[in-house]
Amino acid sequence: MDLERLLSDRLAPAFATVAGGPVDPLVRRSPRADFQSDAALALARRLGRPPRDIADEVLRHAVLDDVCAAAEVSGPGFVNLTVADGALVRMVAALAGDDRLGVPVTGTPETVVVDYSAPNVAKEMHVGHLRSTVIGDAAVRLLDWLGHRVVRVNHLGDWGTPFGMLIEHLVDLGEAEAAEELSMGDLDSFYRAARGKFDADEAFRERSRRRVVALQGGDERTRQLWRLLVEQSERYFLTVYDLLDVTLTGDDFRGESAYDDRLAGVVEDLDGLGLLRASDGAACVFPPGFVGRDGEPLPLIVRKSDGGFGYPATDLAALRHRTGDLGATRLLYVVGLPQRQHFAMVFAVAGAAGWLRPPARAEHLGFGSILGADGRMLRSRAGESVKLVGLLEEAVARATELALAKDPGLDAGTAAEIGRAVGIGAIKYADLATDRGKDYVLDWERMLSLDGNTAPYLQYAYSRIRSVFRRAGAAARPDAPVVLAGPAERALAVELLGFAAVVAQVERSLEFHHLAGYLHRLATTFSAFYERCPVLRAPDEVRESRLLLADLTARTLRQGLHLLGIRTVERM
RNA sequence: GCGCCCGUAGCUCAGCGGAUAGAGCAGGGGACUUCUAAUCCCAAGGCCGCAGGUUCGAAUCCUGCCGGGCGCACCA
Repeated sequence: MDLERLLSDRLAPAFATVAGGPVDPLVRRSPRADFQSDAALALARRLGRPPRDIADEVLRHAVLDDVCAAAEVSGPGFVNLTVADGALVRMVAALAGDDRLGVPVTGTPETVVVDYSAPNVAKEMHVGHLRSTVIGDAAVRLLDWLGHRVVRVNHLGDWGTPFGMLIEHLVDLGEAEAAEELSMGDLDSFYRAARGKFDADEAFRERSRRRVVALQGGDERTRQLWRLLVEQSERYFLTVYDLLDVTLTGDDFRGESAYDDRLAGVVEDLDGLGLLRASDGAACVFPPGFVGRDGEPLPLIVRKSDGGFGYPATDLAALRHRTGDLGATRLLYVVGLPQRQHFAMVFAVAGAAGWLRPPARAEHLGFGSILGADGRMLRSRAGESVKLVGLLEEAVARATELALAKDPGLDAGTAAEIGRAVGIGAIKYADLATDRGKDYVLDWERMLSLDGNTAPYLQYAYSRIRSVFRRAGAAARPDAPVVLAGPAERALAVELLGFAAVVAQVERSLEFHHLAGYLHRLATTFSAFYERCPVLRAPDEVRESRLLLADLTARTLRQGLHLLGIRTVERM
């Protein structure tokens, strides 16, 4: 049911015969036919033959009669493939009966750990957490749907020196008062107040230092206060996740503190492996190939000169836990691009230590920044980072307003539901629809527009289809004969058959903009179909077929959006 | 200083060794007694930052330069 794959599988043996070894036929969509294969061009040099000859010979060997209406060599040596309508009909019929829309469950399931979101206790979530959370959650949804065992890890910032001052501030406020403030979600003012005292008050500073020691020493009372901070913060984060509609739960929190008792072991074992070197009093590993400002080898500092452990030690302990205890073979770190070098070093050290060895591998899914209209990092008027909930609430409010403007008769509940699906969807889609490595500009007008490559456009296409079915008063018959009466229907069929290939690609690359681009293409292809092919007014046979195509489109849009973490609505 | 990333239509972005570089938005022209026009159709829009090189073929690979961002030992 994966058209691209089918054609590729048919051409591959022919290429192998001609080339004398396995060759990827490089099948892709073509502006001149349905698909094209570019592999003959690349082979020309290796075989020392004109590419057109190679292509000709491949076509003589390839068995394509039952799937292609035309297969011809074109230009310097492209193979242009036009799929036979009969084949399209067969495949679409098969799709219609498949809950998974042609996407198979993976044949090679593995345990994948996705490390994402990672807010800091007693600190507000800001836009910087948005991308990690949205991208990570999309990865979780996709890999889970494909049948992998996915472990979400919310690597909470719940440990370290700031907790001295935070706990002391908590003590000053009184537990009840502090819990109240934190549960209101006013994390920033709590943090700022603590910070303010720390900066201004020597006595407070001293108390804070002692408190850090007590915390790390396991003092019972201090641990209790610390737990309170963590729990209140977690409770708040969960409300944000709920609004953002991500799948993270309370069970997924696994903060830095969880690795505290393994840090010494990490250092010991690195030492035992002979990887450790003392430098300026710190215990370091110098992975080859990393050079610092001064041109000297750059260390990964696993134990600071004061005896404390830094985050590299935590990251190594966590990695070890993931490959060792959890048995993960794919580790994903959804963390901003500035930390690229850090992760490269951690992975290098883990590899050298034998904690990360094939088939296990780690990937840093880095991402760029969210920019304001001025093209600079998004900041509030006061120059502070923008509070995430504020952004989300604004999105929902704007979307609700738009829904009501379009249909003033909407009841409040429906308007709220649409506003939420569309507003949150718009934010997530804007994030996932561009290459995650690049920065992007947050532009309300654009992302909430019903035109263009936006969530609302896709949601609208979906709701239009649902509207057709409401009027039809019946669901599509999945066994209805498929009739491709015109070019718009044919184009839609081809597009529908492309879902599996895109999903397979994104499984590897985790570049969700390819999935977003596919869904947008599907929606525009559907819109053209919708415009030209009346469904309900069509003669019975055509009507049944068109209902089936519409239903498949709706299911594909819904599933695709669901994988991106975006809801669909029945009407909007 | 070294390293990494980015410069593609007026704007936002795809494409990252193959045919005449694609979308969307905005701007121009058209289509509503509608299966939701929050839509669709048509036309227009480009020395792919600059200069060399490799190649039958470069937006794509290599080198240098220009412009922007980020990182480079005890904060995460």
